[in-house]
Amino acid sequence: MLAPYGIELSENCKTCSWRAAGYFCDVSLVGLKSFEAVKQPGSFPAGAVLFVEDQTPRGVFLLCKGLVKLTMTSMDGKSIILRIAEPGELIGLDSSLSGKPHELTAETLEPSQVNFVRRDAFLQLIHENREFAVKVTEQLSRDYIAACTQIRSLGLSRTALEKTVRFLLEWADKGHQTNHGIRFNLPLTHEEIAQTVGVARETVTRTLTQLKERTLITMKGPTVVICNKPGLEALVAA
Amino acid sequence: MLAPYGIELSENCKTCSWRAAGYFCDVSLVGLKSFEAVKQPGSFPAGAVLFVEDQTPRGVFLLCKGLVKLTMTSMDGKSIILRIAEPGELIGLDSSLSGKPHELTAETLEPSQVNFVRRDAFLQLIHENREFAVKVTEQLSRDYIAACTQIRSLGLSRTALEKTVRFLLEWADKGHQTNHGIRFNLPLTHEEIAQTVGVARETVTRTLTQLKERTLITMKGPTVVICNKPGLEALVAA
DNA sequence: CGCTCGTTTGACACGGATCAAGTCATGTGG
DNA sequence: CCACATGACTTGATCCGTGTCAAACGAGCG
Repeated sequence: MLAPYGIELSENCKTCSWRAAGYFCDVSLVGLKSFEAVKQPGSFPAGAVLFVEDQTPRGVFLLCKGLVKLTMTSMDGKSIILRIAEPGELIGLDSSLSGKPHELTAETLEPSQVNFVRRDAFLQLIHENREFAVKVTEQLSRDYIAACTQIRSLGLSRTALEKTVRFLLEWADKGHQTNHGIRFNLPLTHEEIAQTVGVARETVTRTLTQLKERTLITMKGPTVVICNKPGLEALVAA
Repeated sequence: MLAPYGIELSENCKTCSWRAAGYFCDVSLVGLKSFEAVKQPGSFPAGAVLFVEDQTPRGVFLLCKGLVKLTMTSMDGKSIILRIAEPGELIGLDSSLSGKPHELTAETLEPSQVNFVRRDAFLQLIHENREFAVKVTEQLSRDYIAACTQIRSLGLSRTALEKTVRFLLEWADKGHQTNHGIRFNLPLTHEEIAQTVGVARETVTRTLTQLKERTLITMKGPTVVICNKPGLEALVAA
């Protein structure tokens, strides 16, 4: 089945080819059945906003495919990226649990497919099924650890170089080895990288150029290849 | 009953005078009974280390009285303070849930009383009693939101003044109104404040001096009085 | 084709990290 | 009771990094 925006739409969770270990929907058949009863599949183009800061939570989004940018905004209009959520993650979880307004804004980076679950149905789901309750605490834990990692990066790295390299090494985990080095896709603009690591956009450009000159990395469009991982790691260990 | 270090030791949770709404131990009588069966009361002097980064989690600590500093350390020895945990909070929660090594180090700031629960007993407790499971997700949520707040502070405030003022305003919530302004206790050294907001120690001194000169705050020992809260807020809103 | 958006590069000023020196309070031992 | 050590705070001088402003280039797209 094909949805708008040219992405494949998987209606049936049971036969879904994306589902993998660790996904929220990676549960027993009986759990999956309750989940399918309340899920509302949907797809979004790149740049769609799932919810915004301070909004009352309507429910949670299970990201099936795509990438979602999670940001916070300050009063003066500047924003910071907390995390890029990946397929399998629950988005908007803690607000939906507590009922308090969203702390962050969620926006798709790519054409994405999600399953939306209304808050009341979601709360009932995790109340009735222990499998889901466990998944929820696991997700919360991951979110918390990711936040800690970013705090470490923001607080402990003094220079822009260090912050940027840390950022690259984190994304490198998501890439795969090739004979030229670790290759991965970085669907972010310099502006967005800057918002993630907490420096100015121009500084990101300068730093990346510098890394390219030292032949530690190469970039072509959105694909990045880390040629010399030990070299990069040396920059942050110092 | 009196324990070492000159603090009152409350052995019986049922009659504990510190227990209040929101505490992990603020549960029904039946829940309290299961909790009392597995808790291991203990008290620590100021500066005691409950656990350190990368250590395998032995269990969780319920902080009954006192303050606990939660820090992360970088390879070059510098450290950053994530949060000061307050009475009623569970410490070491997410590591104990996931079984992964501690992300942070926990150290008492004051003479403190805690109840320790071994990891296996704790997992069983929350598995068998839904009340505790709910408390756990609430605590995780709070931890996550606190982490987000710090990310916002580190990432969105450009100047050291802004960071410091944000820090003071957060602590002000814990203080109480007097006829001179909002008074609260700040049991942290300049060094520790610096580690929290992410600037150099000397900068903290300079910034606080500046705020005192502008008669926005006054300080005497560990007590701080915010004389002009709107004035402080204006500095971060700008 | 011309618009817009992202990137690249340069010049410059300023904030704050760092180094250094000195004060103050508290505690220790002779 | 005094000399000394220790730790936290204060203040000043210096310098590097990076934020900011400015200008120009390339790519994608209607």
